[in-house]
Amino acid sequence: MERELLLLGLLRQSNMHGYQLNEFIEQNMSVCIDLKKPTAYALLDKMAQQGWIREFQTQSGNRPPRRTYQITEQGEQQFQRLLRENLAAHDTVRFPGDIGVAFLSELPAAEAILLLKQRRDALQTDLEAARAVPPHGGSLQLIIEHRLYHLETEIRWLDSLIDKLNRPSTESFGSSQMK
Amino acid sequence: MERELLLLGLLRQSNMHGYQLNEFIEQNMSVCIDLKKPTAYALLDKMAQQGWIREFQTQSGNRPPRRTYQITEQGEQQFQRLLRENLAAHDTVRFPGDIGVAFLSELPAAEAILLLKQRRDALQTDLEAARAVPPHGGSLQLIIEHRLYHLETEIRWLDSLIDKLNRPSTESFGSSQMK
DNA sequence: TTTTCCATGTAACTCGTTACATGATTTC
DNA sequence: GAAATCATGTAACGAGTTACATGGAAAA
Repeated sequence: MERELLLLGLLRQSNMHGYQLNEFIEQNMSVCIDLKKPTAYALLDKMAQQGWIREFQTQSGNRPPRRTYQITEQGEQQFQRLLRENLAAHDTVRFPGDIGVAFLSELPAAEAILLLKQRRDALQTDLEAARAVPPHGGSLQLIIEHRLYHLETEIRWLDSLIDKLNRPSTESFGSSQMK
Repeated sequence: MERELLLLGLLRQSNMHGYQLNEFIEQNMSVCIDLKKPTAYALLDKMAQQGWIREFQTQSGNRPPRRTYQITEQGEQQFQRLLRENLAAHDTVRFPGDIGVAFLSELPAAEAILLLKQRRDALQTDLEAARAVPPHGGSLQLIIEHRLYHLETEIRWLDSLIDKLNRPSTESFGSSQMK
């Protein structure tokens, strides 16, 4: 439901048509959500059918008419509900990269270290990109900080893992058992 | 491709039938992956068609025959490839909960704090559950540590956010702009 | 004997993505 | 007149989930 929440939240600030919404999300929200155009259009349709938003044609100049959306009273209530739901809950995050880690012992330590260093580089690149984002006003700044927090932790964890592989003194975790 | 990697990795250790694989994953890997039965069966079918694994009937007692799978030479090569790919890459994590944060300023501060504290409680519960997991041997331990690392960071970030809301001294980030 | 566990699936559905289609308008 | 950008979609597909169907075997 984050997608609906996002669209409602944006339409609450001002009426917009699909293209505007897509552009805004791409340019400003890409840090935290990846919402493609067809998905957005489909969602707007669905929400209009549910009565959360209403649609009307707008003409500007001699351009073809655009579908502009406006949040309804019902939509406002949904926004309030979804916002509270989203803020109060915590969604478990899964790391696909952990599967590889589960089979780390199947590789010679030297190669494992090499591969993890590649992962580290990728992370570092992401981190620098996040650091380079010019400071946004308002809540967006919070989200960028969240990202920094997270990426820094990931790097620290990876480093500790690489470290462990470098000195397998205390009984290298072998192919012993995964049970 | 993590799912394929996981199944191949398990079949590498011993031949198994679908039910065994599902059980093992549920009991031991639920921390890092959520693979439902129908998905696993479908994946096994697909991999058998691709020649990564081969299937044969096994009979035990007077039970109905089971489809037991064995990794092939080709499957072993895929495993090696997928493992390296997985270890070297880093997948960007998205936090659906950030969308709510983006609209935090739409709520009275007191309520925002209350909701975030609920989120904190949920996180804390997860963290304690992760801490309570009895130490596993081998690589599984690494994944549990990863989870701990991550959850602890999330809590710290949330705390810093709640803190910020508690003292809006330095110009509370208003509904100013999200642009 | 009824419930639980073993064992394998199918069918329908949801959600989201990619690739494609269309056409008008502004800019070079 | 060509290219970019504005604007809206559709169609096909893919991945994964839920709910359901089936049936034998073991345990209560």
